Amino acid sequence: MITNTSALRDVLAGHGVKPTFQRLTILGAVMDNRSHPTIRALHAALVRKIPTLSKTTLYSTLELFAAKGLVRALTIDPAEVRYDGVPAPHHHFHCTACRRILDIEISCTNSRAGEIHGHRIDEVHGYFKGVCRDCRANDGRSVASPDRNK
Amino acid sequence: MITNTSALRDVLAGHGVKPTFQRLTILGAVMDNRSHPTIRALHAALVRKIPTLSKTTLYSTLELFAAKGLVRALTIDPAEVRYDGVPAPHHHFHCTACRRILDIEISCTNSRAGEIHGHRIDEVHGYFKGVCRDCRANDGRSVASPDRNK
DNA sequence: TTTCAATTTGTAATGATTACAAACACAAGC
DNA sequence: GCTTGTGTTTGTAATCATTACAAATTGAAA
Ligand SMILES: [Mn+2]
Ligand SMILES: [Mn+2]
Ligand SMILES: [Zn+2]
Ligand SMILES: [Zn+2]
Repeated sequence: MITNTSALRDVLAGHGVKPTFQRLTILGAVMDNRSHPTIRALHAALVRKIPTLSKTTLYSTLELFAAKGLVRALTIDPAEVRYDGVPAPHHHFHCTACRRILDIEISCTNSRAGEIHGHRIDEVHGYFKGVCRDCRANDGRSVASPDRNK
Repeated sequence: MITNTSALRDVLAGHGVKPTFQRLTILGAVMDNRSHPTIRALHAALVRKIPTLSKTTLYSTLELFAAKGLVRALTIDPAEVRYDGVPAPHHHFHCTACRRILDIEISCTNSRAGEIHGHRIDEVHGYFKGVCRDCRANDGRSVASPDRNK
């Protein structure tokens, strides 16, 4: 676990969010998981720690976190929203073969928020779609399960 | 109507797609509609021209067009996929108040396709999320129906 | 202890998308 | 003309992520 409980408490407190057990656990899971997990994947991973955790709580909690800017919702894959525990703007690559979403580190002058043509910018999203390096090596066959965590 | 039937025929023929009446009509509708319409909006507009048109045909036809690169599917709004009749890469602005998707004309060095880190790039997507100029002037109240065409 | 609001949970809708098989169109060959 | 076959279109029925909603639970304040 990268993030410990007291650090998570500080993050929540710093955004005026009451640090319940569920919220601490969920935030820790999203921030530790680098695979941009779906609600489904998060729930499967979290029921081990919170057996009674409902999907409804996951939906409402992640919506709250996203509104507070703690996490970011990625709508890259039309089938399911995925969550990114790194709220700082960065690019992504979506592989249409294995359906993974990878971080891409490139500089982009358009990644600074602010304003454009009078429109207030709250979030900046940039991503590429294609076939990832691993899947290309496998001749287009998927190289990984899209649901695997960590 | 911007695009006439013979021009549409050429576009389809040029991509090896048989120019049926449905396909010609659907392609014309997507290319003429600048509002990045949903399947629902397209269907509502097209049943006037093709009373028997099924949603299934719309789904399969637009999937075909997107695969051929004639149109682009936008997954910006998590609720519904929207279609863009302009396949050339360009940026978008998604207003969370009126839910419109506006074209943004900015240059971006990352908009050229090709390859990155060994991943094959087929599509480049860039967009901003926030509150549009019109909605800001209206103090955050939505300024337009998200379904209006043209 | 009592109260009360916020949080969490389970269940039931909602609604876009997909699966599937029947109906249809149309060209090639007879 | 008719027959056949293939691709297209259509209607209906699942699928399944997301949302709506109200009851249950929590926890702090009075
Ligand atoms: Mn990321
Ligand atoms: Mn556009
Ligand atoms: Zn891949
Ligand atoms: Zn707006």
